[in-house]
Amino acid sequence: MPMDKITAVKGIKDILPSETPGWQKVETTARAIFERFGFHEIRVPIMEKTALFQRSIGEATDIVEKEMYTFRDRDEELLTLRPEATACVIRAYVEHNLASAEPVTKLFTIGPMFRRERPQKGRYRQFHQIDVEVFGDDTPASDAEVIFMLMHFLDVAGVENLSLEINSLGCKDCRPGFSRAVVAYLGQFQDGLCPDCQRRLTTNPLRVFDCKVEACGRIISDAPRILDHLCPECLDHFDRVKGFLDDLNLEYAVNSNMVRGLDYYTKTAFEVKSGKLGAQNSLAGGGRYDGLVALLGGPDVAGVGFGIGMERLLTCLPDTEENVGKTDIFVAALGTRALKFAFKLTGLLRRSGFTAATDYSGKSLKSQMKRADKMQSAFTLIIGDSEMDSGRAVLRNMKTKNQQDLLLESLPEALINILKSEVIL
RNA sequence: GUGGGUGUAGCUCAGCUGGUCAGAGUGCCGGGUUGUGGCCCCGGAGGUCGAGGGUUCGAACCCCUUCACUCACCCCA
Repeated sequence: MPMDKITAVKGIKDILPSETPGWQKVETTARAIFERFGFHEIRVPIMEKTALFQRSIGEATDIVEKEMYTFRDRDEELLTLRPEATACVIRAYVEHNLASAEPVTKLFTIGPMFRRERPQKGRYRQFHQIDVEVFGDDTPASDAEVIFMLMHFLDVAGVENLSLEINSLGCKDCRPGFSRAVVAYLGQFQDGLCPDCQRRLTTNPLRVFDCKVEACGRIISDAPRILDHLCPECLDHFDRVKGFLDDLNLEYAVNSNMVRGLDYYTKTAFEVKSGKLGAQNSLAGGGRYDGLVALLGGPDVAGVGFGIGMERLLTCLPDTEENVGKTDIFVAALGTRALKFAFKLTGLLRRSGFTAATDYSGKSLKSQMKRADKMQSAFTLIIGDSEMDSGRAVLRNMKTKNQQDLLLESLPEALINILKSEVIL
């Protein structure tokens, strides 16, 4: 009787061989483009002390309240699987004093994040992000540069039909005032709000802005707007960011209802959406977080960054036929002596840099030819015990069907020469 | 955490109002060529119809329970 299958954890998926080429391609272009903008890769652990996220993301956020994978280590210390990367990167940045090495530090990291939410399209409990952070630059130009890099990357990666939305969330000076104004306004219409929003009124009033309930939407449309409450500095910053985006000919929409979920964002916030994604239509989001580094015990330097959801990005890519790794040559062996010969020859060809395959199962030639065909082999070398005796093997060009005899004694050299000239074409 | 949808062969799915309903396509293996692939033809392996219980002479189909997956809400990448 079969044992029960042990399955993967809910919301956590395997990335199968048929999918890895897409992932690798995205990662490779990210690395190439980010380096071009002066960013360097940092790799940080996926586990951190729980306090790091409590302090950075905010105690009252959903992530910290109910979505983190937190457990007690054997020595009683509370650890958490990272729900996002920014806090981790800042921790490393502070811990290793990266600030003192250069005035502006540009970093990126790629890897898995963990959030215990109910899975749905574009949302998983383990998901992967490409995460970018700039420390030590508080200028509007750096906001715009980061946004430009994001859009350029998505473009090169091949994502189509994107929309960029930006907003300003104000700073510690102007946001509290705005927040009070919103609460006061919404208080008047409390009974008209959906139950969720009534709850948000006390927990996180700004979140009412991106409620999708129609009734709430009408109320919100006349609510105070953050952009009217910005302090002179924030307003100026926002205007200049927009100016730089215009200079780069980037299209964007100002969405004054956009609120970011994490507590630490200040000033510029942005989001990239795609219609291909279903309900979870945001494939990248980010913003400025001046003050966060200091909050985590580092120097008081500014920060901007963004995260890209890899799974979401990949579903936005047009379907490309995965070209499975092609095989340069398949060695079809028949008979014991030939098999031994094929084993050595295949090893030698691989050592010379070719993709060589063979089959040790002793199947019929027909069946081996089928395998060679499946592998899209450019050539097949046929060698049986009769060839071993005659001292010649048969090389078949799978596309042209041309066959030629090759002397066994000079076989490796002859094959390498043929493969070198043919395979490159 | 809350709601809807779906669970039949490795994969994609048919299966009418309970009565040859255990199927198709594809993939896999083999044969048609004693040692030559793709196309075509033929054959084969593979499923306790998600699991458990109930109704019935009889259940893939009806009822209950449960699990899984999925979409949506919440929230976010």
